[in-house]
Amino acid sequence: MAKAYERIADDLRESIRAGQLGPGERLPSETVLAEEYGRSVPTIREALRLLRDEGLIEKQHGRGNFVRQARTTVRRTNLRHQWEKDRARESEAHRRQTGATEHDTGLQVNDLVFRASYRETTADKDLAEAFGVPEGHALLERTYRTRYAAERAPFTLVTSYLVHDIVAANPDLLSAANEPWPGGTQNQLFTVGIELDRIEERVSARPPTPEEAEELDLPPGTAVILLRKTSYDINDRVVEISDVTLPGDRTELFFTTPLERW
Amino acid sequence: MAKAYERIADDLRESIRAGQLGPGERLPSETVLAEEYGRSVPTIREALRLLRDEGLIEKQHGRGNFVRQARTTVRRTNLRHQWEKDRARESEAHRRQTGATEHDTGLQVNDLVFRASYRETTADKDLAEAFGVPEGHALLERTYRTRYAAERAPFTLVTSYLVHDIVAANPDLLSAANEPWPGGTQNQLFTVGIELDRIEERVSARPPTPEEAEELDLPPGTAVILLRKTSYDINDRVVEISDVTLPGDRTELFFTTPLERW
DNA sequence: CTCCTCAACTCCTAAAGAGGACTTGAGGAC
DNA sequence: GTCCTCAAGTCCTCTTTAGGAGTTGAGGAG
Repeated sequence: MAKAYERIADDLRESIRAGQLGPGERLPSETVLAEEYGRSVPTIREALRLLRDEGLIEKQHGRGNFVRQARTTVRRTNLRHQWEKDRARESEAHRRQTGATEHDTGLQVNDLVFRASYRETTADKDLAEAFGVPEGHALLERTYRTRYAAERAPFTLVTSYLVHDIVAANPDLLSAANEPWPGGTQNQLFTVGIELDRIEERVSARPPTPEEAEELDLPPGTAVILLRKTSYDINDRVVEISDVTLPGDRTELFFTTPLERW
Repeated sequence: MAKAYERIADDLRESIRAGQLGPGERLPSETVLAEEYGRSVPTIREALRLLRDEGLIEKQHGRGNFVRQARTTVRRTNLRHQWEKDRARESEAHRRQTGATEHDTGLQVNDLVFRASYRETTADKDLAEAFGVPEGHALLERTYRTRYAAERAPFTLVTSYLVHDIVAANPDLLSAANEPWPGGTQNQLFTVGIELDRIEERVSARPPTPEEAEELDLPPGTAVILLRKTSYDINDRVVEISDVTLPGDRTELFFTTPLERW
Protein backbone atom coordinates (compact mmCIF):
# COMPACT_ATOMS: atom_id res chain seq x y z
CA MET A 1 0.00 0.00 0.00
CA ALA A 2 1.66 3.11 -1.29
CA LYS A 3 1.43 6.41 0.49
CA ALA A 4 -1.66 8.44 -0.25
CA TYR A 5 0.14 11.52 -1.49
CA GLU A 6 2.27 9.44 -3.84
CA ARG A 7 -0.73 7.71 -5.31
CA ILE A 8 -2.41 11.06 -5.88
CA ALA A 9 0.75 12.50 -7.43
CA ASP A 10 1.06 9.45 -9.69
CA ASP A 11 -2.51 9.87 -10.76
CA LEU A 12 -2.17 13.55 -11.58
CA ARG A 13 1.18 13.01 -13.28
CA GLU A 14 -0.42 10.43 -15.48
CA SER A 15 -3.17 12.88 -16.43
CA ILE A 16 -0.60 15.46 -17.38
CA ARG A 17 1.58 13.09 -19.37
CA ALA A 18 -1.43 11.72 -21.20
CA GLY A 19 -2.38 15.26 -22.12
CA GLN A 20 -5.71 15.20 -20.30
CA LEU A 21 -4.34 18.26 -18.56
CA GLY A 22 -2.63 20.41 -21.15
CA PRO A 23 0.13 22.98 -20.66
CA GLY A 24 -1.12 26.12 -18.99
CA GLU A 25 -4.30 24.46 -17.82
CA ARG A 26 -5.48 24.90 -14.25
CA LEU A 27 -5.80 21.92 -11.97
CA PRO A 28 -8.86 21.59 -9.74
CA SER A 29 -8.43 23.58 -6.55
CA GLU A 30 -6.82 21.91 -3.57
CA THR A 31 -10.08 21.68 -1.67
CA VAL A 32 -11.82 20.13 -4.65
CA LEU A 33 -9.02 17.61 -5.11
CA ALA A 34 -9.24 16.81 -1.42
CA GLU A 35 -12.89 15.93 -1.81
CA GLU A 36 -12.35 13.97 -5.01
CA TYR A 37 -9.63 11.85 -3.49
CA GLY A 38 -11.22 11.70 -0.06
CA ARG A 39 -8.11 13.10 1.58
CA SER A 40 -7.22 16.14 3.61
CA VAL A 41 -5.93 19.29 1.97
CA PRO A 42 -2.41 18.93 3.43
CA THR A 43 -2.15 15.51 1.81
CA ILE A 44 -3.18 16.98 -1.53
CA ARG A 45 -0.65 19.75 -1.09
CA GLU A 46 2.03 17.17 -0.43
CA ALA A 47 1.20 15.47 -3.72
CA LEU A 48 1.24 18.77 -5.58
CA ARG A 49 4.59 19.61 -4.10
CA LEU A 50 6.04 16.47 -5.65
CA LEU A 51 4.75 17.51 -9.05
CA ARG A 52 6.09 21.01 -8.62
CA ASP A 53 9.52 19.69 -7.71
CA GLU A 54 9.49 17.58 -10.85
CA GLY A 55 8.81 20.68 -12.86
CA LEU A 56 5.40 19.47 -13.97
CA ILE A 57 3.22 22.09 -12.35
CA GLU A 58 3.53 25.63 -11.17
CA LYS A 59 1.83 27.01 -8.09
CA GLN A 60 0.34 30.48 -8.23
CA HIS A 61 -0.68 31.99 -4.97
CA GLY A 62 -4.31 33.02 -5.02
CA ARG A 63 -4.86 31.65 -8.53
CA GLY A 64 -4.36 27.93 -8.62
CA ASN A 65 -2.03 25.18 -9.73
CA PHE A 66 -1.18 25.09 -13.41
CA VAL A 67 0.47 22.65 -15.74
CA ARG A 68 3.83 24.14 -16.59
CA GLN A 69 4.50 25.39 -20.09
CA ALA A 70 7.82 25.09 -21.84
CA ARG A 71 9.75 28.36 -21.90
CA THR A 72 11.57 29.47 -24.97
CA THR A 73 15.13 28.23 -24.93
CA VAL A 74 18.34 29.76 -26.11
CA ARG A 75 21.03 27.75 -27.83
CA ARG A 76 24.68 28.14 -27.01
CA THR A 77 27.02 26.57 -29.52
CA ASN A 78 30.72 25.86 -29.47
CA LEU A 79 31.00 26.89 -33.12
CA ARG A 80 30.87 30.38 -31.70
CA HIS A 81 34.39 29.99 -30.36
CA GLN A 82 35.92 29.87 -33.81
CA TRP A 83 33.74 32.75 -34.92
CA GLU A 84 34.97 34.86 -32.04
CA LYS A 85 38.55 33.96 -32.79
CA ASP A 86 38.21 34.99 -36.42
CA ARG A 87 36.55 38.18 -35.41
CA ALA A 88 39.09 39.13 -32.78
CA ARG A 89 41.60 40.28 -35.39
CA GLU A 90 39.21 42.39 -37.35
CA SER A 91 38.95 46.14 -37.06
CA GLU A 92 36.51 47.64 -34.66
CA ALA A 93 34.62 49.24 -37.52
CA HIS A 94 34.17 45.93 -39.25
CA ARG A 95 33.12 44.22 -36.08
CA ARG A 96 30.53 46.85 -35.49
CA GLN A 97 29.09 46.29 -38.95
CA THR A 98 28.69 42.57 -38.47
CA GLY A 99 26.74 43.05 -35.28
CA ALA A 100 26.43 40.97 -32.11
CA THR A 101 28.50 41.87 -29.13
CA GLU A 102 31.02 39.22 -28.28
CA HIS A 103 30.88 37.75 -24.88
CA ASP A 104 31.68 34.59 -23.05
CA THR A 105 28.39 32.85 -23.33
CA GLY A 106 28.38 32.29 -27.05
CA LEU A 107 24.72 33.05 -27.34
CA GLN A 108 23.60 33.92 -30.81
CA VAL A 109 21.70 37.05 -30.02
CA ASN A 110 21.81 40.60 -31.18
CA ASP A 111 19.62 42.50 -28.78
CA LEU A 112 21.33 41.73 -25.54
CA VAL A 113 21.42 43.88 -22.50
CA PHE A 114 24.11 43.21 -19.99
CA ARG A 115 25.66 44.80 -17.02
CA ALA A 116 29.16 44.13 -15.86
CA SER A 117 31.19 44.60 -12.76
CA TYR A 118 34.93 44.55 -12.73
CA ARG A 119 37.47 44.12 -9.96
CA GLU A 120 40.90 42.89 -9.08
CA THR A 121 41.10 39.82 -6.90
CA THR A 122 43.41 36.93 -6.04
CA ALA A 123 43.37 33.28 -6.98
CA ASP A 124 41.77 30.91 -4.52
CA LYS A 125 42.88 27.30 -4.46
CA ASP A 126 40.54 26.21 -7.21
CA LEU A 127 41.46 29.03 -9.59
CA ALA A 128 45.15 28.81 -8.81
CA GLU A 129 45.13 25.19 -9.80
CA ALA A 130 43.12 25.87 -12.94
CA PHE A 131 45.42 28.69 -14.07
CA GLY A 132 48.61 26.98 -12.92
CA VAL A 133 49.64 29.95 -10.78
CA PRO A 134 50.36 30.14 -7.05
CA GLU A 135 47.48 30.68 -4.67
CA GLY A 136 46.95 34.40 -4.04
CA HIS A 137 48.18 35.40 -7.50
CA ALA A 138 46.59 38.60 -8.83
CA LEU A 139 43.61 38.10 -11.15
CA LEU A 140 41.08 40.27 -12.88
CA GLU A 141 37.48 39.32 -12.35
CA ARG A 142 34.50 40.39 -14.40
CA THR A 143 30.98 39.36 -13.58
CA TYR A 144 28.00 40.06 -15.73
CA ARG A 145 24.51 38.96 -16.63
CA THR A 146 23.02 38.77 -20.06
CA ARG A 147 19.38 39.33 -20.78
CA TYR A 148 17.14 39.75 -23.77
CA ALA A 149 15.91 43.28 -24.12
CA ALA A 150 12.37 41.96 -24.26
CA GLU A 151 12.59 39.66 -21.23
CA ARG A 152 12.73 40.42 -17.57
CA ALA A 153 14.86 37.49 -16.41
CA PRO A 154 18.52 37.17 -17.39
CA PHE A 155 19.57 33.93 -18.98
CA THR A 156 23.23 33.92 -18.07
CA LEU A 157 25.40 34.69 -15.09
CA VAL A 158 29.07 34.85 -15.94
CA THR A 159 32.18 35.27 -13.86
CA SER A 160 35.29 35.56 -15.97
CA TYR A 161 38.91 35.54 -14.80
CA LEU A 162 42.16 36.67 -16.38
CA VAL A 163 45.67 36.63 -14.96
CA HIS A 164 46.62 40.20 -14.10
CA ASP A 165 50.24 39.92 -15.30
CA ILE A 166 49.28 38.77 -18.73
CA VAL A 167 46.71 41.41 -19.40
CA ALA A 168 48.62 44.33 -17.88
CA ALA A 169 50.44 44.88 -21.19
CA ASN A 170 47.34 46.67 -22.42
CA PRO A 171 46.34 49.35 -19.91
CA ASP A 172 42.90 49.64 -21.49
CA LEU A 173 42.03 46.32 -19.95
CA LEU A 174 42.77 47.53 -16.45
CA SER A 175 40.37 50.42 -16.65
CA ALA A 176 36.95 49.84 -15.26
CA ALA A 177 35.72 52.51 -17.62
CA ASN A 178 35.81 50.11 -20.54
CA GLU A 179 32.67 48.17 -19.91
CA PRO A 180 31.81 45.99 -21.63
CA TRP A 181 35.24 45.31 -23.00
CA PRO A 182 35.24 46.52 -26.54
CA GLY A 183 35.52 43.64 -28.93
CA GLY A 184 35.11 40.98 -26.28
CA THR A 185 37.66 39.00 -24.36
CA GLN A 186 39.29 37.34 -27.34
CA ASN A 187 39.85 40.68 -29.02
CA GLN A 188 41.38 42.05 -25.86
CA LEU A 189 43.68 39.06 -25.56
CA PHE A 190 44.64 39.67 -29.17
CA THR A 191 45.77 43.19 -28.25
CA VAL A 192 48.29 41.72 -25.84
CA GLY A 193 49.56 39.24 -28.39
CA ILE A 194 47.72 36.13 -27.32
CA GLU A 195 46.34 33.64 -29.80
CA LEU A 196 44.02 30.91 -28.61
CA ASP A 197 44.62 27.28 -29.42
CA ARG A 198 41.60 25.56 -27.93
CA ILE A 199 38.76 25.87 -25.51
CA GLU A 200 37.80 23.30 -22.94
CA GLU A 201 34.36 23.27 -21.43
CA ARG A 202 33.15 21.33 -18.42
CA VAL A 203 29.44 20.93 -17.92
CA SER A 204 27.53 19.83 -14.88
CA ALA A 205 24.06 20.38 -13.46
CA ARG A 206 22.40 20.72 -10.09
CA PRO A 207 19.45 22.46 -8.44
CA PRO A 208 19.88 26.22 -8.18
CA THR A 209 20.98 27.91 -5.00
CA PRO A 210 18.42 30.42 -3.68
CA GLU A 211 20.61 33.22 -5.02
CA GLU A 212 20.69 31.69 -8.49
CA ALA A 213 16.97 31.01 -8.42
CA GLU A 214 16.45 34.64 -7.55
CA GLU A 215 18.71 36.08 -10.22
CA LEU A 216 17.66 33.77 -13.03
CA ASP A 217 13.99 33.75 -12.09
CA LEU A 218 13.98 30.00 -11.65
CA PRO A 219 10.89 28.46 -10.11
CA PRO A 220 11.15 25.28 -8.03
CA GLY A 221 11.44 22.27 -10.26
CA THR A 222 14.23 23.55 -12.46
CA ALA A 223 17.98 23.04 -12.58
CA VAL A 224 20.98 25.14 -13.46
CA ILE A 225 23.69 24.16 -15.88
CA LEU A 226 27.18 25.04 -14.76
CA LEU A 227 29.77 25.55 -17.42
CA ARG A 228 33.43 26.20 -16.81
CA LYS A 229 35.14 27.40 -19.94
CA THR A 230 38.93 27.30 -20.01
CA SER A 231 40.82 28.98 -22.85
CA TYR A 232 44.34 27.84 -23.76
CA ASP A 233 46.72 29.84 -25.87
CA ILE A 234 49.07 28.34 -28.46
CA ASN A 235 51.73 27.90 -25.77
CA ASP A 236 49.34 25.67 -23.84
CA ARG A 237 48.87 28.26 -21.15
CA VAL A 238 45.53 28.91 -19.50
CA VAL A 239 44.68 32.51 -20.32
CA GLU A 240 41.05 32.81 -19.37
CA ILE A 241 38.50 31.03 -17.27
CA SER A 242 34.78 31.70 -17.29
CA ASP A 243 32.25 30.22 -14.93
CA VAL A 244 28.85 30.41 -16.52
CA THR A 245 25.56 29.65 -14.81
CA LEU A 246 22.66 28.95 -17.12
CA PRO A 247 18.96 28.37 -16.44
CA GLY A 248 18.25 24.74 -17.20
CA ASP A 249 14.72 25.41 -18.38
CA ARG A 250 15.79 27.91 -21.04
CA THR A 251 19.14 26.71 -22.26
CA GLU A 252 20.40 24.15 -24.69
CA LEU A 253 24.10 23.66 -25.13
CA PHE A 254 25.15 22.55 -28.57
CA PHE A 255 28.54 21.00 -29.30
CA THR A 256 29.83 19.89 -32.64
CA THR A 257 32.80 17.53 -32.74
CA PRO A 258 34.31 17.14 -36.21
CA LEU A 259 35.98 13.80 -36.92
CA GLU A 260 39.08 13.25 -39.00
CA ARG A 261 38.58 11.43 -42.29
CA TRP A 262 39.96 7.98 -42.89
CA MET B 1 9.24 39.78 8.33
CA ALA B 2 10.35 36.73 6.43
CA LYS B 3 8.66 33.41 6.85
CA ALA B 4 9.88 31.37 9.77
CA TYR B 5 10.87 28.31 7.78
CA GLU B 6 12.85 30.46 5.37
CA ARG B 7 14.73 32.15 8.15
CA ILE B 8 15.57 28.80 9.69
CA ALA B 9 16.65 27.42 6.33
CA ASP B 10 18.81 30.50 5.73
CA ASP B 11 20.41 30.06 9.10
CA LEU B 12 21.20 26.38 8.62
CA ARG B 13 22.38 26.96 5.06
CA GLU B 14 24.78 29.55 6.34
CA SER B 15 26.14 27.11 8.90
CA ILE B 16 26.72 24.55 6.21
CA ARG B 17 28.35 26.94 3.78
CA ALA B 18 30.60 28.30 6.49
CA GLY B 19 31.68 24.79 7.28
CA GLN B 20 30.36 24.81 10.83
CA LEU B 21 28.46 21.75 9.71
CA GLY B 22 30.80 19.62 7.63
CA PRO B 23 29.93 17.06 4.95
CA GLY B 24 28.49 13.89 6.41
CA GLU B 25 27.78 15.52 9.73
CA ARG B 26 24.42 15.04 11.41
CA LEU B 27 22.18 17.99 12.09
CA PRO B 28 20.40 18.27 15.45
CA SER B 29 17.21 16.25 15.45
CA GLU B 30 14.03 17.89 14.30
CA THR B 31 12.58 18.06 17.79
CA VAL B 32 15.77 19.66 19.11
CA LEU B 33 15.80 22.21 16.30
CA ALA B 34 12.15 22.95 17.02
CA GLU B 35 13.05 23.79 20.61
CA GLU B 36 16.11 25.82 19.62
CA TYR B 37 14.20 27.93 17.17
CA GLY B 38 11.01 28.01 19.23
CA ARG B 39 8.98 26.59 16.36
CA SER B 40 6.87 23.52 15.73
CA VAL B 41 8.37 20.42 14.18
CA PRO B 42 6.44 20.77 10.89
CA THR B 43 7.93 24.23 10.47
CA ILE B 44 11.41 22.81 11.01
CA ARG B 45 10.67 20.07 8.54
CA GLU B 46 9.59 22.67 6.02
CA ALA B 47 12.96 24.40 6.39
CA LEU B 48 14.82 21.12 6.06
CA ARG B 49 12.87 20.29 2.96
CA LEU B 50 14.16 23.45 1.33
CA LEU B 51 17.73 22.45 2.11
CA ARG B 52 17.15 18.95 0.83
CA ASP B 53 15.72 20.29 -2.44
CA GLU B 54 18.82 22.42 -2.86
CA GLY B 55 20.94 19.33 -2.49
CA LEU B 56 22.51 20.53 0.73
CA ILE B 57 21.26 17.89 3.11
CA GLU B 58 20.08 14.33 2.96
CA LYS B 59 17.30 12.90 5.05
CA GLN B 60 17.68 9.42 6.48
CA HIS B 61 14.61 7.87 7.95
CA GLY B 62 15.21 6.80 11.53
CA ARG B 63 18.75 8.21 11.56
CA GLY B 64 18.71 11.94 11.08
CA ASN B 65 19.44 14.74 8.65
CA PHE B 66 22.96 14.87 7.28
CA VAL B 67 25.02 17.35 5.33
CA ARG B 68 25.36 15.89 1.87
CA GLN B 69 28.74 14.68 0.69
CA ALA B 70 29.98 14.99 -2.87
CA ARG B 71 29.75 11.74 -4.80
CA THR B 72 32.52 10.65 -7.09
CA THR B 73 31.96 11.91 -10.57
CA VAL B 74 32.64 10.41 -13.93
CA ARG B 75 33.91 12.44 -16.83
CA ARG B 76 32.54 12.06 -20.32
CA THR B 77 34.68 13.65 -23.00
CA ASN B 78 34.06 14.37 -26.65
CA LEU B 79 37.63 13.35 -27.47
CA ARG B 80 36.25 9.87 -27.15
CA HIS B 81 34.40 10.25 -30.42
CA GLN B 82 37.59 10.42 -32.47
CA TRP B 83 39.03 7.54 -30.49
CA GLU B 84 36.01 5.41 -31.29
CA LYS B 85 36.21 6.32 -34.92
CA ASP B 86 39.86 5.32 -35.14
CA ARG B 87 39.12 2.12 -33.35
CA ALA B 88 36.17 1.17 -35.47
CA ARG B 89 38.38 0.07 -38.35
CA GLU B 90 40.69 -2.04 -36.30
CA SER B 91 40.47 -5.80 -36.01
CA GLU B 92 38.48 -7.33 -33.25
CA ALA B 93 41.62 -8.91 -31.85
CA HIS B 94 43.36 -5.59 -31.62
CA ARG B 95 40.37 -3.91 -30.10
CA ARG B 96 40.20 -6.56 -27.48
CA GLN B 97 43.85 -5.97 -26.57
CA THR B 98 43.40 -2.26 -26.07
CA GLY B 99 40.51 -2.78 -23.67
CA ALA B 100 37.47 -0.68 -22.89
CA THR B 101 34.18 -1.59 -24.43
CA GLU B 102 32.95 1.04 -26.82
CA HIS B 103 29.59 2.49 -26.16
CA ASP B 104 27.66 5.65 -26.69
CA THR B 105 28.41 7.37 -23.45
CA GLY B 106 32.08 7.92 -23.99
CA LEU B 107 32.92 7.16 -20.40
CA GLN B 108 36.52 6.31 -19.81
CA VAL B 109 36.05 3.15 -17.87
CA ASN B 110 37.17 -0.41 -18.16
CA ASP B 111 35.13 -2.34 -15.67
CA LEU B 112 31.67 -1.58 -16.87
CA VAL B 113 28.64 -3.73 -16.51
CA PHE B 114 25.77 -3.04 -18.78
CA ARG B 115 22.60 -4.62 -19.91
CA ALA B 116 20.93 -3.96 -23.18
CA SER B 117 17.58 -4.45 -24.72
CA TYR B 118 16.97 -4.38 -28.40
CA ARG B 119 13.86 -3.93 -30.50
CA GLU B 120 12.45 -2.70 -33.74
CA THR B 121 10.26 0.36 -33.59
CA THR B 122 9.05 3.23 -35.72
CA ALA B 123 9.95 6.89 -35.81
CA ASP B 124 7.75 9.26 -33.86
CA LYS B 125 7.51 12.87 -34.92
CA ASP B 126 10.58 13.96 -33.02
CA LEU B 127 12.81 11.17 -34.29
CA ALA B 128 11.47 11.39 -37.83
CA GLU B 129 12.45 15.02 -37.93
CA ALA B 130 15.85 14.34 -36.42
CA PHE B 131 16.62 11.54 -38.88
CA GLY B 132 15.03 13.26 -41.82
CA VAL B 133 12.76 10.28 -42.56
CA PRO B 134 8.96 10.07 -42.71
CA GLU B 135 7.04 9.50 -39.51
CA GLY B 136 6.51 5.80 -38.93
CA HIS B 137 9.75 4.80 -40.66
CA ALA B 138 11.33 1.62 -39.29
CA LEU B 139 14.06 2.09 -36.70
CA LEU B 140 16.18 -0.06 -34.47
CA GLU B 141 16.20 0.87 -30.83
CA ARG B 142 18.66 -0.21 -28.21
CA THR B 143 18.39 0.80 -24.58
CA TYR B 144 20.97 0.11 -21.98
CA ARG B 145 22.38 1.19 -18.66
CA THR B 146 26.00 1.38 -17.69
CA ARG B 147 27.26 0.83 -14.21
CA TYR B 148 30.56 0.43 -12.45
CA ALA B 149 31.13 -3.12 -11.32
CA ALA B 150 31.78 -1.81 -7.82
CA GLU B 151 28.76 0.46 -7.55
CA ARG B 152 25.11 -0.33 -7.16
CA ALA B 153 23.65 2.61 -9.08
CA PRO B 154 24.02 2.95 -12.83
CA PHE B 155 25.42 6.20 -14.11
CA THR B 156 23.96 6.22 -17.58
CA LEU B 157 20.70 5.43 -19.30
CA VAL B 158 21.00 5.30 -23.05
CA THR B 159 18.47 4.88 -25.81
CA SER B 160 20.07 4.63 -29.20
CA TYR B 161 18.37 4.67 -32.58
CA LEU B 162 19.46 3.56 -36.04
CA VAL B 163 17.52 3.60 -39.29
CA HIS B 164 16.53 0.04 -40.12
CA ASP B 165 17.18 0.32 -43.88
CA ILE B 166 20.71 1.50 -43.43
CA VAL B 167 21.77 -1.16 -41.02
CA ALA B 168 20.00 -4.06 -42.67
CA ALA B 169 23.00 -4.59 -44.96
CA ASN B 170 24.70 -6.39 -42.09
CA PRO B 171 22.37 -9.08 -40.73
CA ASP B 172 24.45 -9.38 -37.56
CA LEU B 173 23.05 -6.06 -36.48
CA LEU B 174 19.48 -7.29 -36.69
CA SER B 175 20.05 -10.19 -34.36
CA ALA B 176 19.19 -9.62 -30.76
CA ALA B 177 21.72 -12.29 -29.90
CA ASN B 178 24.59 -9.88 -30.43
CA GLU B 179 24.45 -7.95 -27.22
CA PRO B 180 26.28 -5.75 -26.62
CA TRP B 181 27.08 -5.06 -30.21
CA PRO B 182 30.60 -6.30 -30.78
CA GLY B 183 32.90 -3.38 -31.40
CA GLY B 184 30.33 -0.73 -30.58
CA THR B 185 28.05 1.23 -32.81
CA GLN B 186 30.74 2.93 -34.87
CA ASN B 187 32.34 -0.39 -35.68
CA GLN B 188 28.97 -1.77 -36.73
CA LEU B 189 28.31 1.21 -38.94
CA PHE B 190 31.75 0.61 -40.45
CA THR B 191 30.68 -2.90 -41.42
CA VAL B 192 27.90 -1.43 -43.56
CA GLY B 193 30.23 1.06 -45.18
CA ILE B 194 29.43 4.17 -43.17
CA GLU B 195 32.08 6.66 -42.17
CA LEU B 196 31.25 9.37 -39.68
CA ASP B 197 31.92 13.00 -40.39
CA ARG B 198 30.93 14.72 -37.17
CA ILE B 199 28.95 14.39 -34.00
CA GLU B 200 26.54 16.95 -32.64
CA GLU B 201 25.56 16.95 -29.01
CA ARG B 202 22.75 18.87 -27.37
CA VAL B 203 22.81 19.23 -23.61
CA SER B 204 20.08 20.30 -21.26
CA ALA B 205 19.21 19.72 -17.62
CA ARG B 206 16.12 19.37 -15.46
CA PRO B 207 14.96 17.58 -12.33
CA PRO B 208 14.64 13.83 -12.74
CA THR B 209 11.34 12.12 -13.36
CA PRO B 210 10.43 9.60 -10.66
CA GLU B 211 11.44 6.83 -13.04
CA GLU B 212 14.87 8.37 -13.63
CA ALA B 213 15.35 9.03 -9.94
CA GLU B 214 14.60 5.37 -9.31
CA GLU B 215 16.90 3.97 -11.95
CA LEU B 216 19.82 6.30 -11.34
CA ASP B 217 19.46 6.29 -7.56
CA LEU B 218 19.01 10.04 -7.48
CA PRO B 219 17.94 11.56 -4.17
CA PRO B 220 15.81 14.72 -4.10
CA GLY B 221 17.97 17.75 -4.70
CA THR B 222 19.73 16.49 -7.80
CA ALA B 223 19.28 17.03 -11.51
CA VAL B 224 19.70 14.96 -14.62
CA ILE B 225 21.68 15.95 -17.65
CA LEU B 226 20.04 15.09 -20.94
CA LEU B 227 22.28 14.61 -23.90
CA ARG B 228 21.14 13.99 -27.42
CA LYS B 229 23.98 12.81 -29.59
CA THR B 230 23.49 12.93 -33.34
CA SER B 231 26.02 11.26 -35.66
CA TYR B 232 26.39 12.43 -39.25
CA ASP B 233 28.11 10.45 -41.94
CA ILE B 234 30.32 11.96 -44.63
CA ASN B 235 27.26 12.42 -46.86
CA ASP B 236 25.71 14.61 -44.19
CA ARG B 237 23.12 12.01 -43.36
CA VAL B 238 22.00 11.34 -39.80
CA VAL B 239 22.97 7.74 -39.13
CA GLU B 240 22.56 7.42 -35.39
CA ILE B 241 20.86 9.18 -32.53
CA SER B 242 21.45 8.50 -28.86
CA ASP B 243 19.48 9.95 -26.00
CA VAL B 244 21.57 9.76 -22.87
CA THR B 245 20.38 10.47 -19.36
CA LEU B 246 23.09 11.17 -16.84
CA PRO B 247 22.97 11.71 -13.08
CA GLY B 248 23.82 15.34 -12.47
CA ASP B 249 25.50 14.69 -9.16
CA ARG B 250 27.98 12.21 -10.64
CA THR B 251 28.69 13.43 -14.13
CA GLU B 252 30.89 16.01 -15.73
CA LEU B 253 30.77 16.51 -19.45
CA PHE B 254 34.00 17.65 -20.98
CA PHE B 255 34.20 19.22 -24.43
CA THR B 256 37.32 20.35 -26.22
CA THR B 257 36.95 22.72 -29.15
CA PRO B 258 40.16 23.14 -31.16
CA LEU B 259 40.59 26.49 -32.91
CA GLU B 260 42.19 27.06 -36.29
CA ARG B 261 45.50 28.91 -36.29
CA TRP B 262 45.86 32.36 -37.72
C1' DC C 1 30.95 -15.08 23.37
C1' DT C 2 26.80 -14.70 20.16
C1' DC C 3 22.35 -13.79 19.24
C1' DC C 4 17.98 -11.69 20.16
C1' DT C 5 14.75 -8.52 22.10
C1' DC C 6 13.35 -4.23 23.08
C1' DA C 7 13.28 0.57 24.38
C1' DA C 8 14.56 4.98 22.84
C1' DC C 9 15.42 7.88 19.34
C1' DT C 10 14.97 9.21 14.76
C1' DC C 11 12.16 10.83 10.63
C1' DC C 12 7.47 10.07 8.06
C1' DT C 13 2.46 10.19 7.07
C1' DA C 14 -1.92 12.10 7.84
C1' DA C 15 -5.38 15.09 9.70
C1' DA C 16 -7.84 19.28 11.40
C1' DG C 17 -7.99 24.04 12.29
C1' DA C 18 -7.01 29.04 12.43
C1' DG C 19 -5.61 32.86 10.28
C1' DG C 20 -3.06 35.27 6.34
C1' DA C 21 -2.17 36.83 1.69
C1' DC C 22 -3.05 37.11 -3.22
C1' DT C 23 -6.32 37.33 -7.32
C1' DT C 24 -10.46 38.05 -9.55
C1' DG C 25 -14.80 39.63 -10.80
C1' DA C 26 -19.24 41.72 -9.45
C1' DG C 27 -21.41 45.64 -8.23
C1' DG C 28 -21.80 50.32 -6.65
C1' DA C 29 -20.13 55.31 -6.43
C1' DC C 30 -18.88 58.88 -9.14
C1' DG D 1 -17.45 55.01 -18.69
C1' DT D 2 -14.06 54.69 -14.80
C1' DC D 3 -12.71 53.77 -10.48
C1' DC D 4 -13.19 51.63 -6.04
C1' DT D 5 -14.69 48.35 -2.70
C1' DC D 6 -15.45 44.05 -1.32
C1' DA D 7 -16.58 39.21 -1.10
C1' DA D 8 -15.38 34.79 -2.69
C1' DG D 9 -12.11 31.78 -4.10
C1' DT D 10 -7.47 30.46 -4.16
C1' DC D 11 -2.98 28.96 -2.14
C1' DC D 12 0.23 29.76 2.12
C1' DT D 13 1.99 29.57 6.93
C1' DC D 14 1.95 27.62 11.29
C1' DT D 15 0.19 24.88 15.01
C1' DT D 16 -1.35 20.63 17.44
C1' DT D 17 -2.22 15.87 17.60
C1' DA D 18 -1.86 10.92 16.55
C1' DG D 19 0.22 7.07 15.06
C1' DG D 20 3.71 4.56 11.96
C1' DA D 21 8.20 2.99 10.55
C1' DG D 22 13.34 2.67 10.30
C1' DT D 23 17.81 2.53 13.24
C1' DT D 24 20.61 1.80 17.00
C1' DG D 25 22.60 0.27 21.12
C1' DA D 26 21.99 -1.79 25.73
C1' DG D 27 21.24 -5.74 28.06
C1' DG D 28 19.60 -10.35 28.77
C1' DA D 29 19.14 -15.39 27.11
C1' DG D 30 21.46 -19.00 25.51
